Amino acid sequence: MPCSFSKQEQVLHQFKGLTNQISPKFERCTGISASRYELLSQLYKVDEINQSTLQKLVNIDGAAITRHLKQLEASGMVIKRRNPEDNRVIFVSLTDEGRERIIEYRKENTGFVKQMLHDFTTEEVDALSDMLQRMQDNIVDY
Amino acid sequence: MPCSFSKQEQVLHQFKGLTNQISPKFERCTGISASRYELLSQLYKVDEINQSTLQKLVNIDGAAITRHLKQLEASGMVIKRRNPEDNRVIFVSLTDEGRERIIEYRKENTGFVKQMLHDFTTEEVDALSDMLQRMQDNIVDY
DNA sequence: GTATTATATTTGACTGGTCAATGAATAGTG
DNA sequence: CACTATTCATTGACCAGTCAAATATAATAC
Repeated sequence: MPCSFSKQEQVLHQFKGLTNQISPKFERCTGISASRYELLSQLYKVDEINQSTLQKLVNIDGAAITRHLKQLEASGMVIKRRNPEDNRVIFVSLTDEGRERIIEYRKENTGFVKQMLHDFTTEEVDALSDMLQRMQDNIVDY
Repeated sequence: MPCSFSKQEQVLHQFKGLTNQISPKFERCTGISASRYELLSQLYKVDEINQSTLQKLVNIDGAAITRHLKQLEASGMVIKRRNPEDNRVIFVSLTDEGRERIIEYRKENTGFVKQMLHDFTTEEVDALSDMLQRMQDNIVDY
């Protein structure tokens, strides 16, 4: 075995492999992409939110947000309006329709996640969540 | 708290956020994309390998493999040749140049991974690897 | 009050993944 | 032997992310 992966490298490999698998499966199962689901989910929790803080919450590039919202608006699930006090910022909120649809999506989502973690104890889920957070912190400003 | 994320859902969220961050950072640090690195890394371990088994090893779509290899071939790091006994399959191998370059990349890679997991004990890395594998198994045929 | 700087969003170019359709070669079956 | 299946690789269309540049508005500093 001239040049095998270290265990650490292997983790990275598994990581990549897993996320590549998750995205399309999630979408097939739930009928919505994981990113869109997150956007809607965040919007569900609040009344109205400006786009940049929404972006920070879901942790993807602003350009992607713009495009997602455009689609979601076209499909009648969200509305955007400018902040009258600061015309740079855009307020985003769910429509009633969006608010109903997200509930359906949530059911599918829960099913998917449960399946993925079905043999995990709550301690394991906690530990996993903790480790993911630490990894994130470790590379945040690299 | 009308509709908060469950812990399980949160894991999925963290997961997605983390991989989105990893890819560009990995590439900035190492000078090569994670997928290309993996391809080269797998090729390093063997003498020659056919494309489809390489694809299974790195766990990404065949179409993506075709395109990566095209690039890697153009940059002189790999060679392809048809299997004379079965003209459908393509054998891939590293060039001498590729074999040298991967060694450099490996150094950068190791640094990156070490940083990402710098506060993890070996037990934690093992546990993480184990959990990732289980998640993968849980959704493999969904 | 104008000039500069900073912030929010958008747009365009690029990369990398998916799926579905195609082409080419082999394998299997009557 | 011909006909159908399969298999491997490629291609095209699409989606989702990145970065960098452009735009528009607001805030700050002379």
